[in-house]
Amino acid sequence: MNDNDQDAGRAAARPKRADARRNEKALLEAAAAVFVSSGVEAPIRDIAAKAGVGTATIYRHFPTRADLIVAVYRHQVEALAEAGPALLASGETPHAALGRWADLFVDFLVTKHGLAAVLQSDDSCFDPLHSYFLDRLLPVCTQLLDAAVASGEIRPGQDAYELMRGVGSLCAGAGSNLRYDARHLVGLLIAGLGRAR
Amino acid sequence: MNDNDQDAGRAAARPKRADARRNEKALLEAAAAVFVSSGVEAPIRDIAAKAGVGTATIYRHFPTRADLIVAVYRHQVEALAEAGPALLASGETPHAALGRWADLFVDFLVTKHGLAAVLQSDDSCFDPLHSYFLDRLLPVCTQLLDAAVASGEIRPGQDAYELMRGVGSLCAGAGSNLRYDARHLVGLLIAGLGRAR
DNA sequence: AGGGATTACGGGACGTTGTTCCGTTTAGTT
DNA sequence: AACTAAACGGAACAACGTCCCGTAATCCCT
Repeated sequence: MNDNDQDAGRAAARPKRADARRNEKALLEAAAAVFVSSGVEAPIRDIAAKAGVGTATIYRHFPTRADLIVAVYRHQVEALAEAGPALLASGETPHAALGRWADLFVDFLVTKHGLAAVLQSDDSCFDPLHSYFLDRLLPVCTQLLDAAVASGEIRPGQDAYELMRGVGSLCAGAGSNLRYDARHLVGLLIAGLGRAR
Repeated sequence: MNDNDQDAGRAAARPKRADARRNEKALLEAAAAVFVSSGVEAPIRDIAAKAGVGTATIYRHFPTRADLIVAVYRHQVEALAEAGPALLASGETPHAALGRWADLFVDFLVTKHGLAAVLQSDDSCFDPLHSYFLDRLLPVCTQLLDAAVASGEIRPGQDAYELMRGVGSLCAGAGSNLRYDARHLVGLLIAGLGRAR
């Protein structure tokens, strides 16, 4: 739950050195800042420079770029995962809850420059990112989808994985394009699931 | 119409040199082959090597990668553009015609490894590609959309540009993923345009 | 057909980025 | 204080896009 406790309760593993902990924190903060200004595909050197460390230090702490991205956004993804059941319990219809959850997902993705694009990439370098998002969010999406099917609002036979990828794809197309409203398109997609026609 | 006639009817412009024409043709064939095997983002050097020319020759004929891509796929895009009015005249409802046209668009994009992704990129290097697709296909999509609105099948106020970007985005997410069916998702998107609900 | 002007060519040079290696430094331990 | 192992920093290497410049081919004119 907490990602600051490197050693809590584990006597066997030696605690990380103080400078290592310091650098990891600096790296996370630098990465968060650089991701905002230059997107998640910013050059490794930029992040290292901002954190005041060498490039190799990044690789030591976060073997792949995906690991770094996961670490930076972990909290927000967790929040997204917890929002699913909450929306389902909020009294709306399941289909509406699914739509609201999709909107949260979209808002998260479009504000993280380039994240959606990277999420769609099939470069194996991003596998850890892929896995994390899937592990954490796919069950939530599945639950919402199942509920909407059970309530009779949408047709059965829809695949939650495919739906999530679809939403991710639509967000990836956003860029900084004024004439492209990812929320609107995702709304159409969710509406298209509906039983009506 | 024909892209082999460099000089037809234009006395002012001197015709291209024979070796230049030869290289341009070799380049187009090499690019088509490499795009199939390695995707549209294959290294310039690979294409040059396959065509048996130097790298600078590519830049001379096709200043940006986008120009090369456009040249390779021009015929298919033209066919796509012409299919729009044909579908509209085929007796189906306009909404159905729009769906059919979208399917053709999807089939085109998903069979061109990486093309959809590049189409969504906001890298200015791809501006010519962007412009070409838009110039050629946006009017067609607009016509289909307007017809569907006029027939009362879909809600007004939908933007054809946004819709096309959405379809492109959904195709870009395909990769070589077995659990992702771009056609299905695009179908949902088009269905979501419907007036029903 | 021959010569000169021009067009086009080829490949190497440069800058950027990801990734790895290795000598050096620093934190923790005794 | 000395020793050990973890961690560091930056240089080195590779891949790629892009551009430059000396060289070669083509075309036009006489």
